[in-house]
Amino acid sequence: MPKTEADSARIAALRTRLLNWYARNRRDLPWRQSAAPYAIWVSEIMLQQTRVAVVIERYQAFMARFPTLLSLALAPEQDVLALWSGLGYYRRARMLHKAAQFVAENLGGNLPTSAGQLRTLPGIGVYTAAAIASIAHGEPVAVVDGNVERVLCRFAGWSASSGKSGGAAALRRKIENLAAKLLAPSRPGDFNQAMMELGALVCTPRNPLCADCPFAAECKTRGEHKTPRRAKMTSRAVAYALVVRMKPAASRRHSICGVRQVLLEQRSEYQSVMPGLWELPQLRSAEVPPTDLRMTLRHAIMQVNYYARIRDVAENELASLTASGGKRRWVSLTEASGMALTSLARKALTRAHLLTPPLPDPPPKL
DNA sequence: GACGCGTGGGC
DNA sequence: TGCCCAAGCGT
Repeated sequence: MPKTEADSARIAALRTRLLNWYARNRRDLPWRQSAAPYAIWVSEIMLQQTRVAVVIERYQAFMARFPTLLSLALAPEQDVLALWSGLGYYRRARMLHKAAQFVAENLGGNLPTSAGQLRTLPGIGVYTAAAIASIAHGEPVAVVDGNVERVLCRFAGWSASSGKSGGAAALRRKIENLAAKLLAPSRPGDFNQAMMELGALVCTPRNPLCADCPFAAECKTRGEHKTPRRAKMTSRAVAYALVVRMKPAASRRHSICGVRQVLLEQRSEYQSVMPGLWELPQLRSAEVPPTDLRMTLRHAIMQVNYYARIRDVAENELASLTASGGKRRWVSLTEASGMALTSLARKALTRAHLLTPPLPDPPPKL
């Protein structure tokens, strides 16, 4: 089918409608206030498989602590993980850190500008390379993330099982081709963000707001979209030791009581899940006598619901109740709150009133 | 190409 | 309240 002038005009109209919609509806997100490639990079890594609402607070804290690529490159990995604590997918933080060090040492501290070169850095895949290159440098390359995929599949009437010509890979190519065709070559960064914003705000997975969609008139499906079923959750019981002691004051003269400390254990650097993060020492048995049971809490990790029991343990019981485990440290509660804790550990310490929550509770809803 | 990797929020 | 995620990447 030859490309006609009518096609070109139709595409131009779609671009204009999308960009106008974006100008009116774009959210004022922290990373949209900076044009620095480093800032865009950090935001894109944090946003991988993570909700915007969660990222907002964490992004600002991270940028306050590591305002430049060099400051990130020079920081100890534990500091980077501490700022990532609670965000999940901790490999992202390690790869971001590694990439920053590589850029600082080998590229004079300058992040590559083209998508092709960005792609070679750890943690930067096809999507992230295109996002940074288009948003920070205006390279005319289209992004395809989950939002864009959903928007374009609905728009074109494609479903995962559609067409005899191939499976997921063929569909993926069709989506990439369509995204590239629609891309506004003069404003690739705005266009890409507009497509993703449309997916996030209007063309949502469930209950899309087609009445507000700039593409509605040309959309094949008006919101129809099938997604594959997820695997079922499984459950598992675990138990952890809450061991608290009073560290004697350094000088009796200056302090009557000492500092309260808690025992933490570091997960191995080689574990696949949450390597290098700190948690409460795990107990050999998930069974806890009621008298020692401090609390129970549920914590979902991937497809597993962990029913965790937190047991009050005295120092002299520790050896018999816990496996030898990894590196352990007594830390003050103040220090613990700033460490790379797993979310389960932070949740347990917070609920035991040993830590204060990172942010005050929001005001109650009316 | 399929799988492993986390989490808090929304419905 | 239990389920479903959300701006992917590396292996």
